[in-house]
Amino acid sequence: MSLDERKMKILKTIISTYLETGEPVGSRTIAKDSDLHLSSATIRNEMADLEELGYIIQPHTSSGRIPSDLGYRYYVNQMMEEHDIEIREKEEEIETERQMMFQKMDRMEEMLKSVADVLANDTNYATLVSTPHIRESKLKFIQLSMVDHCRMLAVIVVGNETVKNLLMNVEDPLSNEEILKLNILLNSFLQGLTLNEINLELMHTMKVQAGMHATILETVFSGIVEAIHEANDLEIYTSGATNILKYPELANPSQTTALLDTLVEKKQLVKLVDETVSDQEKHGIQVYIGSENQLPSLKDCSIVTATYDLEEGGTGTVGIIGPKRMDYRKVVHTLKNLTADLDEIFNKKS
Amino acid sequence: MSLDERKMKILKTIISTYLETGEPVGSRTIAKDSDLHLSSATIRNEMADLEELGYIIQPHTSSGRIPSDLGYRYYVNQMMEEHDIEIREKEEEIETERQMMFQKMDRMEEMLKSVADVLANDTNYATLVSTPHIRESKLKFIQLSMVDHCRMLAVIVVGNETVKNLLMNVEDPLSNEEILKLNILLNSFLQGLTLNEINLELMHTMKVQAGMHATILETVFSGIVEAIHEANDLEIYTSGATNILKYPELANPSQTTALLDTLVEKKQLVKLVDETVSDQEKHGIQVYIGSENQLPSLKDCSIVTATYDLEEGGTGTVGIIGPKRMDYRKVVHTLKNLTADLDEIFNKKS
DNA sequence: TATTAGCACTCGGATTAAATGAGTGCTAAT
DNA sequence: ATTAGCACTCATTTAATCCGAGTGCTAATA
Repeated sequence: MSLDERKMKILKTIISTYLETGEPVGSRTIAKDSDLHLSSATIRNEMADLEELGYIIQPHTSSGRIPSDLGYRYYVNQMMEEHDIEIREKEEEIETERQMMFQKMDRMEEMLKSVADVLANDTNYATLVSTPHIRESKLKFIQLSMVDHCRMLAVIVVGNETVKNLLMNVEDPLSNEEILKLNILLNSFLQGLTLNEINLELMHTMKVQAGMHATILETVFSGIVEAIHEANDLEIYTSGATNILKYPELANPSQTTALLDTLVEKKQLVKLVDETVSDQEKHGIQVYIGSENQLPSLKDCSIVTATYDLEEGGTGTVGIIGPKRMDYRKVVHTLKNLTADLDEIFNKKS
Repeated sequence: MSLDERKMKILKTIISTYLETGEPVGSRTIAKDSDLHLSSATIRNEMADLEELGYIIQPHTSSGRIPSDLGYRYYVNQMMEEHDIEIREKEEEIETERQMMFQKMDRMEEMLKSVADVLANDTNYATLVSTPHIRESKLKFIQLSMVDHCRMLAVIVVGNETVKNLLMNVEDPLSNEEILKLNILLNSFLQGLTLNEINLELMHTMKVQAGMHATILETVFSGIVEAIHEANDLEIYTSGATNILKYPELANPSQTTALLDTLVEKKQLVKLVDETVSDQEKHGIQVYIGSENQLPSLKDCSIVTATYDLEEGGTGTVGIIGPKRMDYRKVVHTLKNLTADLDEIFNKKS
C-alpha cells in the first residue's frame, strides 16, 4: 500500500481543513468538501490507510483525524515544490507600508526591531529577528579625542557597521599633538586586523612606542576586544510573543510558561538561529515542524525561518513561530518578500 | 463605629494570612491564629464591621474575606511607618552577588538590564527598570572624521553618558584640514547648547561659514536632534514577565494576554514611570495597589517602584509588578537596598 | 473488484444532580 | 460584651447521564 493520487488528495484536504478549523476532521466533512465524489465510507477506508502510513493521527478512538508531524512535513514539502506562490492580496498597500517602515529607520538595530513588530502584527504569530552574524570582524578605524579636560573618548569602528564608544577618565589631559600621535600609532598598527591577529608581541611594541601613555592603550585594547565581540555576537529581537496565546492548542497553562519564557528571555533562541544558518537551502527558507527543532519548549510549534544577507558576508535570520497548524503558504510568502526587501535595502544602502 | 485597636489587629491578621495563602480567610482561622482570645462568633461580628468600613470584601456570600484595595492600602501605609524593616536573611550572600553583578558591567545599559534580570529572579515577580530620565540634555562634543575614503563618521556626545554615532557617505573625501575646520566650527558654535537653543538663524550662520560643506552640516544637525532625543527618551527594560503566571488570580486567560502584552511590549509602561517620577516621597518608594495605577491592564496587580539618582540630575526608576497580595515587606526592603546600591555606584563611578 | 449503505459501538464533552463543607448571620444565653 | 448554637448559603467536587460526531466492519451493489 502506498500513497496513490487519491490518498494524496485526501491527505491534502484533511490538512488544509485542519489548518482552517483547528478541529479534528471527520470522513463526512471530506466526502462533502473534496471534489472527488466518494462516500464517507470509502474515505474512512482511505483514512485508515493514511493513518497506518503515519500521515495522520486519531487523538482518540472515534474522533476525526489530525495531521501528524509527518503529514505536515509532506504538505510543506509539496507546497515548497510548487514553483511559485501567487498570493497577491493587497500587495500594494503592504508594499508601501513596508517602504515607510524602512525609510524611517536609519540605525539597523532600530529597523530590525521594527521589522519584528510589523511582522508580528501582520501575521498574528510570534516573530524573531536576529542581527547579521559576521564570522570574523576586522578593526576598521580608531580615534581618540578629549571630550573635556578629564575625559577621553575612544571611538572604535568594526566591520562595516558597528561603532563602539568608550569613555574613560584620565588624570591629566593630553595635548592635541599627543592625541594625534596616539591615533596614528593605533591606526597604523591595528587597522584591518582581526582579534586573533592582535597578539601580545604587537601590543608590547605599541606600548613601548606609546611611552608614558601605555595605560591608555590598555584600556583601548580591552575596548577593542569588546567591540569586536559585540560585532560578532548576534542580537535577537522578538515580538508578538503573546500572539501564541491566541491558539488554544498552545495555551495550556503548563506549557505556556516555558513557551513564553523561551520567547521573551531569548537566550535559548540563539540555538535556533545557529541551526538555521547552518542548514540553508531553497531560497533560505526553512520549515521546522514540531520536534524538528532543537528546543523542547517549542515542540508543539512550527517555526519558519528565512535568512537575509549583508554584502560584506554577514547573514541574519528572520523567523516566525506559531502553532503547527499555521498558515504556511502565507508565512512562506511573507518571509520571501521580506527578506528580498531586506537584501535590497542593505545592498542599496552600503 | 471606627477602627479601634482590636479591629486593626484583626484586619492585619486577615491581610497577612491572605498574603501567605491567597485563599479567603474565615473567622475560625483568625480565632485560632491571632493572639487575642476570642471566639469565631466575635470575630465574625468584627469582620462584618470591617466589611462595612470597606477594608475587606466577601467574594461571595459564605466565603471568607479578602482585603479590599483600601485594606491593602491601610496595611502598606502602616508598614511604611514602622521606622525600619529589618529583614536580614542571607544579607551577605546577596550583597556579594550584587557586587558581582555590578562589577562585570561597564555600560549602564547592560547593567540595568541585568538588574532587572536579577531582581526578577530574586523576587519571582515581574520587574521593570528604566534608564535615567534627564530633563534637558546639552550637547557636549562633536567630532567628524573620515573612516575610509568615502565614508565619514560623526560622533556626538550628549549630556554625560550618551554617545551617538552617525555614519554617512560622502561623494568626495574631505582633507584633514577641512575636517579640522568643520570640527572647530561645530564645537565652537554648538557646545553646551540644548535643542531649543539651536535655532534656524544659528544654523544659517554656520552653513554660510561652512561654504561648500553645508550639506554635511544638514546631516549632522539631524543627527544631533536624534542624539538629544535619544538621551532624553527613557528606555525601559523588563524581566520575568512570565512570573505573573505563577499567581493563579492573575493567570486567568482573558486578562493574562493584555497583562503580558503591557509587560513585554513596554510602550505603555512609560506612563507608569512618568507617574512615579512625578510623585515621589518617602525614600522614593511608591506603592500602587490595584487600580491606583494608570494602566487598566494592571488593575489586578500591585506595583512598587523606587527611584535612583544620577548626580547630574537624572532620575531612573526600578519597579516590581506582582499580584496585589505580594510580599510588600520583602519587596520594599529589596528595592530600598537596591536603589541605595545604584546611587552609590553611579556616584562613585562618575 | 471497488464502492457504498447500514448498523453497532466508542468515547470525549456537555449537562444535570447530588453531596460536601467552609463559612456566614442571627438569636438567645451567659 | 461575648459566646454557643443553629439554620442557611453557595462554590466546589463527584457521580450519573446524555448526546452525537465519528469510527470499523459487514453485507449488498454496480
